[in-house]
Amino acid sequence: MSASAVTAAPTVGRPRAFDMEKALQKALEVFWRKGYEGASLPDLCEAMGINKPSLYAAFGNKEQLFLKAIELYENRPCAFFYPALELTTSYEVVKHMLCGAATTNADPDNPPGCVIVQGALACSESATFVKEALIAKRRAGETALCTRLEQAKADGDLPQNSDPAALARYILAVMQGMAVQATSGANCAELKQVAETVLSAWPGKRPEL
Amino acid sequence: MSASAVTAAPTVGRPRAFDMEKALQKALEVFWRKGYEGASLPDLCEAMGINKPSLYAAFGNKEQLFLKAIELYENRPCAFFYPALELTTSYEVVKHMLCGAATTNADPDNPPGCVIVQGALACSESATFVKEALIAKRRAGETALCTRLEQAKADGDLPQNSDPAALARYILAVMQGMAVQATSGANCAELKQVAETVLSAWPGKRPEL
DNA sequence: ACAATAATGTACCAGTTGGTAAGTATTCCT
DNA sequence: AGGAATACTTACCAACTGGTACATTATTGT
Repeated sequence: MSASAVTAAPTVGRPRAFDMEKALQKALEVFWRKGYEGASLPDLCEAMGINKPSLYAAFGNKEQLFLKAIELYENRPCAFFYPALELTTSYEVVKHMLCGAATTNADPDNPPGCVIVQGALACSESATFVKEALIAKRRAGETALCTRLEQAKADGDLPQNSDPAALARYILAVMQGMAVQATSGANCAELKQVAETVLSAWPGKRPEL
Repeated sequence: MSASAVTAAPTVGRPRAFDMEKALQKALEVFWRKGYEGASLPDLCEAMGINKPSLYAAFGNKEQLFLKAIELYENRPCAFFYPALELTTSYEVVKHMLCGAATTNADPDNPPGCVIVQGALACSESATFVKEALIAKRRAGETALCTRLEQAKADGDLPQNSDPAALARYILAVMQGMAVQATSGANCAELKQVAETVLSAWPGKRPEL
């Protein structure tokens, strides 16, 4: 019944010669830059510093490796998203999300853009499962923001004629568009201008100055 | 010196048994749905109703076929973009672009999204040329809109403290985000709500009602 | 010391990738 | 009727794809 913890080290047998999390981080980098299908096993193995049998023994197969890399992505580079929902006003929630996206998408220490957007946007049938998984992740984020904005409306933070679902879709569209812009070479300052453009017209209450 | 017109029919020899433009349209559909790398030659040949040697004789190779398909895309499904620049106010320009994007990205008669966004967003090195070509297309659109918004600012249509480059980047980001939303399953009405959200806060002059 | 267990490196697999050589069929021009 | 030119069909190619069999090496428990 016990599911495998990410680092389920057995006590017997030859010990693993590499750090699973570091290897996963390298795999994430490759998927981030090349997408699921564009990342070949030799690409992945070289970046991870291991060879195929080790990869398969540790992570299952390419698809499972990708899904684990996405999980890591959500917990690290993209960790700004869900905590932002806890902020006290819709303005601060949205500001935190958009600024986080600007920073992450154009971080010079990482590949440009967002792996959840560009990991499998258009691909062959053999990647359908991965594509659907990323769609579900994107939808989940939108739904979570929508719920938060509904609460903001109930709180009187957003006007009564506002449409939380449409606003959430709009904000996610901007974030996803920022990812595309980053892959086109936009830098952090440029993306923050996009964020600021959105924020300057946000219908919710502003923090006291 | 004469470049090949898209339908440069020679007068001698066996005539081509297929319509080049219809075949190109079918190729576009495949690239649109699967991306440049996700579209295999068998995929393309089957959709186009021809076999590989005919494809190579008519279009050069996969890369050139893709570039020609993109050209067709810009002239047909995406034909709303550049003409919108001719409209009389920045509001109308942006409205036409965003509504055109909503319609095209979620047209049930075509694959979802925008091939210029999703055709080669993240890919292997072998597709670098195609990826860069799409980046250039996206940038060209943004630059053209920026120029138009600068004119709007000079006209007094946009306020003097507005930043045309930032506004153009913002609008393109929204359009690109709408493409991602469409691949996630958003329909035309949902995308038009995104467009409306942008338009309701547009800083430029509104048309007289 | 010796199983038992597990990770490693090498070498391999069938299927697919983009691309092409060569022969055949269909047209125009004389 | 007979070239000349072009397109079509079949068959093929080397390189690469994700994935694995197998023998070897390193560790733990007894």
